Amino acid sequence: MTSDEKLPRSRRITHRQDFLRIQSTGRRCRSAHFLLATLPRVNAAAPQDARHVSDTLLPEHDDARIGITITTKVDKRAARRNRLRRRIREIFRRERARLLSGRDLVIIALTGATELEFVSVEDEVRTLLRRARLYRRN
RNA sequence: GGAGACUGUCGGAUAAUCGCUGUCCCCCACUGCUUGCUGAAAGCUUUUGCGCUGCCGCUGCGUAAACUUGCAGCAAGUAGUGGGGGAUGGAGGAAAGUCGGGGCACUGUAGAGCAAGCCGGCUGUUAACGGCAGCCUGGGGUGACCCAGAGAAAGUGCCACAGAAAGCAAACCGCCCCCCACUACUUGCUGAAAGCUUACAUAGCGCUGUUACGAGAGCUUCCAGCAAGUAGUGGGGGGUAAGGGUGAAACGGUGGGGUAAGAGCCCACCAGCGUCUUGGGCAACCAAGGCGGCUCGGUAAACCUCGGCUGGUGCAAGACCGAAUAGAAGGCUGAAUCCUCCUUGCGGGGGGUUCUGCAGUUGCUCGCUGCAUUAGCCUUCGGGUUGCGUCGCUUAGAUGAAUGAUUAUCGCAUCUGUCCAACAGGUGUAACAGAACCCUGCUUAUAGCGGUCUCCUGCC
RNA sequence: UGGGCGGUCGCCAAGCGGUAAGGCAGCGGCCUUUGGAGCCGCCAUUCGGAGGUUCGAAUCCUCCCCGCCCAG
Repeated sequence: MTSDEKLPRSRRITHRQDFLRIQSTGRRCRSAHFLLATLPRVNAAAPQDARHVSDTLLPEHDDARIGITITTKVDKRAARRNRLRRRIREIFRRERARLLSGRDLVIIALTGATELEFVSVEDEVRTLLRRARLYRRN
């Protein structure tokens, strides 16, 4: 079981610098309640920029990574924000094996996203992934 | 049955799949460190051996090692990271708001006073509190119950508009008494004028003698003066707080006496205050009785007074490791005196006291601490670093931050099957909401399920 | 997470115990052929919400709601 559905910390983006880099230079795609930013991960492309990061933090594997941003502006209640983040993570966990490898994804929630049901979130995120052409060819 | 009051409890259960995360154990890979072994290399400061040197000693040189230094490989241990496997733990009643209290940590000063802030019936509870429990007093409610709580006779301030007056009590209107002036009325006296009568009797006025006239007397009317009284107006002096369309609030209430008018001025009852005694209660306070003065506005969530509590800052506290760097400018650095040591002495060293200067704390004062000499202290500016660092830290515990998705059964709620029960089927499985140092309260948000009690209505 | 500041008309705001100034905007009128300018008038169901203190609260007290700022 190599292409599993696990989502450990190495498949998540955990640094603010990565978030900012992906959001500013990556391709962006918008739907009603979410904003998706993607960037191919090139380990040796920018050695000067990523000197601190690439040495120690970049993983050995080539799988896609995800980062989720939900600010308090989206919803003031922490429980709602947590639930939405877990749901997005669950969707990515299931879809990851079918996605292109070597990509970093950042999903930013917009106002009203915390009011959605799980099925609606799933539809929207899948549509976004398809529009960003992140699925494998086969 | 309806309407309420108070209070308790709970925040679904079991099983399964995939996934997240803390700790522990095992395996693999990588990295660091330590130790040992092996290998090659370098060095002669130290130790030892050998050679230059027949023997001994010293020195020097060279060389070697089980000596030193770093390097490589292997093995073991240890730590970290990643992966795999196993075991075990993983959000709440409010985790929330961050409102109160405490622990804990630091702050060279945490010490005193003032200031500042908070609290405020009493007793208990507690580590502490503004919490809780019981009680006391006052107010609200038909009631179960609820709400409030030091001091307004220590002082200051404020009480808009209205109102005579808003707090010391007086002024104003009004009421009453006295005096003066004026006016009106009444009564009495005096005077003058006018009108009427003057009969009878009789010794009875003058004149005339036919009527009549005059004087006098009586009566009536009017005028004037004086006196007294009453009423009114104005002025002055005094008494009074009963009354005075207001206002949130107006100087005890009712009745009687009393008075020029009135008034606790006096009396009875009632309300209230102060004080004393007795009794009850740990206390707040309550009850009874006596005495007193006669009665005292509200506001302290205005200043304030009294009593109590609080030093400040807060885990981004703080401790440690690693990495990195570059400093510059400015300011301050005294006196007096005593003791002691060195010295012939000059002089120097050490210590103490007093004052002084600078710096330090929370606002101020005192006090305290450091420094007062050739190295320190302070201020300002500038430069560097900032790591998924470690600890603090947690029988949940991170540092982009762990609980999600789905299914089955039961439970619960609701709908349908003619009402109830049972049964069957459908739907939903929630709401408020997510720990970041911990504990304890309060407040706020929210789905149910009870318990006790009160009021109203109906039936038996 | 901790600390601090604020909320008054559509906008900017004064007032801080005695019943809410002012400016811009808006509406109506006058003026003008018309518009602008000018002049006059109107415009706060009560001051973010709810309780409390007080005779009386935008103001004082308590609890909530919302917004902003600072600290790695």
